[in-house]
Amino acid sequence: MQNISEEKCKLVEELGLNFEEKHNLPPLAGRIYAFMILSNVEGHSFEDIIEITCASKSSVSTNLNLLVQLKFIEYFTKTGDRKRYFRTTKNYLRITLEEYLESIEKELNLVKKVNSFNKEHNPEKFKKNKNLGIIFQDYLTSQKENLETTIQKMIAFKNEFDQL
Amino acid sequence: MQNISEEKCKLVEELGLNFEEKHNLPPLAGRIYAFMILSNVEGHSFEDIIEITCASKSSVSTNLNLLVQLKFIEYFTKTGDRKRYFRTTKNYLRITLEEYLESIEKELNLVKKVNSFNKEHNPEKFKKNKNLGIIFQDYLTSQKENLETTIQKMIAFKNEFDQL
DNA sequence: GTATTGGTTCGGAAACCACCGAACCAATTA
DNA sequence: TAATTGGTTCGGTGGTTTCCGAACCAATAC
Repeated sequence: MQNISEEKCKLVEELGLNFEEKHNLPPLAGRIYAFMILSNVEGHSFEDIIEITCASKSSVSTNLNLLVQLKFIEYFTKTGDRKRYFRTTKNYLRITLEEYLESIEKELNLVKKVNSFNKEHNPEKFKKNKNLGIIFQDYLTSQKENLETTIQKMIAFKNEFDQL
Repeated sequence: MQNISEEKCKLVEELGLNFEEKHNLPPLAGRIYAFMILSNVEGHSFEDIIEITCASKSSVSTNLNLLVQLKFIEYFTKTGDRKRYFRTTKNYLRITLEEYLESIEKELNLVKKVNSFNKEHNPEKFKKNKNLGIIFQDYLTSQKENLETTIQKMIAFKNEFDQL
């Protein structure tokens, strides 16, 4: 990563790692995305990204296409220029939240299943831990609601400024 | 998985997969843990688990020890019996929540870092997305608070019944 | 036509991981 | 003493992931 401040470089690594695990991305994809989040420029060319990440053409190609496919980034072109320019999609925060929502819903569902299974098959155990199970279920429900209202807020903000 | 109902078997797979990804456990560990969550019996022997999971001694050994080390499960012994008996720790739900809390705190920290980085280095971009950034930060803060109060509730419940 | 540019695709190398079986060890039983 | 039981450790194997370089392709430039 030449030509980038030490600080930015470090933050790219840290943030990249985070994307990697939260969204299940390959390391390089995480770093590319992190770099873009932290960048001012509106469009990064394929070459830019090769240089910045010190990765091979093929790897960059693969990972850029992956990020596009997952709608983390998008590309645009300039007339009279064959290059593609990449930028983060405007709604990446909402995508993140929607992913979280899906994950929470899945877990909530599973917890309900487990609770009802234990209620039926292991009644003693269920009674003993009933309150805990309910607390946990309430927790998930509350997280879910918070997510939903946040997503609504973001959509409202988008409608206001049409720039989400 | 002999001697186990179809229903339980399916739920073990599903729940095991969930533990696998949420807690970063090897598949076998996830399944062992899931099986214990869904079980009435107070202690499962090493042999039981081999039979139930259809895995090798060595794999079961490794994964049981892993689960013990991570405090998902614990073991006890019976006098005049060399075997070890395994059961879920009473506070597994709290452990789960505390893991989530740690993860949220890490992410919140990162988001703050990113926001302040962009505020300083990419002021235009920051202004444009300021509200979104704040909404997201608020969301994380709220999730964190919800987690904290839930953990408190669980601790209160534990104190009341001393069975967490 | 040929050369260059921008990017994709393919085959393989290196690293990692989960799991297994065999050998092993330590405690008990005979 | 030898045999059994309960469990651990080690070496290796199959499978997966990530990345690379080389070959390739399509569009433009000369």
